[in-house]
Amino acid sequence: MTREEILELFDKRGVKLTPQRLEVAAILLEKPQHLSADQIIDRLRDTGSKVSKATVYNTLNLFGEKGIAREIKVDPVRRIYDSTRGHHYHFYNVDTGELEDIPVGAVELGRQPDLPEGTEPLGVDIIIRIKNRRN
Amino acid sequence: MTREEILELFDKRGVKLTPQRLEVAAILLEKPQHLSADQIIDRLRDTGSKVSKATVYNTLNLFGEKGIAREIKVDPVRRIYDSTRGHHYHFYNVDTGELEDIPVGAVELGRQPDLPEGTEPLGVDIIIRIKNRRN
DNA sequence: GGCGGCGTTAGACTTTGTCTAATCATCATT
DNA sequence: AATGATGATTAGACAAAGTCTAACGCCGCC
Ligand SMILES: [Mn+2]
Ligand SMILES: [Mn+2]
Ligand SMILES: [Zn+2]
Ligand SMILES: [Zn+2]
Repeated sequence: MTREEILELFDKRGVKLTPQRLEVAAILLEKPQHLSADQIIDRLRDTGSKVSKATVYNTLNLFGEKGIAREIKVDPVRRIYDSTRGHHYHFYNVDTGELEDIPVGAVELGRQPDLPEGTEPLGVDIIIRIKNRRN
Repeated sequence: MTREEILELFDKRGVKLTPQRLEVAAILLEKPQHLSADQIIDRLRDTGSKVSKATVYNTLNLFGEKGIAREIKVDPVRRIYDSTRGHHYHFYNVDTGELEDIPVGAVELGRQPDLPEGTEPLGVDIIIRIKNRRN
């Protein structure tokens, strides 16, 4: 994602532009990927950036709320942020910890169950757990 | 689940019986439910039990590995253990934090995507996020 | 009775993320 | 230009969940 596209996305989602938010977005939204807050901080440090830990967490929470990135719940010890915003599912390799995207079209989700009384749907998360085949 | 059934399950899954493990199992496996480690510790304390925090965590990890309970990844701040062992999916109410079981039959999972090279499947987790309808 | 192997335990410790209070930046008003 | 309001950023304290360590208990076996 280019700088221009990021600015456009911020604007469309009502996120005020700041240098720090742009730095975080430039790393996370660079390409389709799944990163933890800590990985993002490491990469910021690698590029010499001084954005604080608090701001990185604030920013990632904001990105999650505003739909600029997606928070994936797959590892109980850390939150993973997904730069791919469109609807999709995931493979989760328990051996490597890697996440891989599954396009919506690749899964056929037929019948959906009735929702509990007085609730409305927010979304469906599908995680297919896999492991390396030991030959 | 009765005490007898628990002993049988321990035996079948190769889990050595100890008083502490039985206490934890008696609480978690009593009925279909979703509990955090902290909730289990609270209930143990309520019944006057002195099982240590370390043993509760050890035991829940063991139960997870041995298939005596299922670990649900839905809330990044705490692990949830599910007493229902059979294959099923979940509603997750983001307003209340409640989990509700979805029987396998209620979801039609048609086409499954091709797995990444050199991997084999472990299982499919489906979480349907819902929220309370504000009228 | 002594030994070996687990399981349990208290409490220290680690990791992830949040909070607080101070500072900074931006913008509008005078 | 100064003032003030508002919101973002920051360092570091803090909180919460879970793991680790080292000591101790228990039990079966020699
Ligand atoms: Mn790091
Ligand atoms: Mn509690
Ligand atoms: Zn993804
Ligand atoms: Zn369940």
